[in-house]
Amino acid sequence: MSHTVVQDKLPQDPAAAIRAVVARIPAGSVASYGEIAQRAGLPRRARLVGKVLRDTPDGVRLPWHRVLRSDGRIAFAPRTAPFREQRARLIEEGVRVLSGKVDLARYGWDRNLDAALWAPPVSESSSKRSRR
DNA sequence: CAGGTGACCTCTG
DNA sequence: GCAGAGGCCACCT
Repeated sequence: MSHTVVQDKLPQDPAAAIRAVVARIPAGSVASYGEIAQRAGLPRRARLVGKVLRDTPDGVRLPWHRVLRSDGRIAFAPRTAPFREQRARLIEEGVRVLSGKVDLARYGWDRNLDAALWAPPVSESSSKRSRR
């Protein structure tokens, strides 16, 4: 045994990076495939995200259900088993799913960050809401 | 090694 | 809102 250079592991496991990002999606929030790819340092590789999730065997705890298409729709075809499972999991987390679609403006991961930054004094300029 | 595939994305009409 | 078209890129046949 003297020929191997032992460079088995890739310096940047794309799959590992993707799974790491997916694992960080906060419960009750969602993110798009493209967003995951970007956060994993793999711009334009949204399809790879899909493949990684697909290849991820059952038993591996990973919040794959928090990953949606860029428009907030569940990637699976409606009425299929995986579609229903994803929808159920989301609803279980308090995420509203209407017609297989999630409101990204409300549940998006980015949105969460934004919300944190907004850190609003919560006061409506317009007295639309009759406070008090 | 060429062509097909896909848990995608974006732009047009 | 729906339908097409092109682009994208790692994998699989």
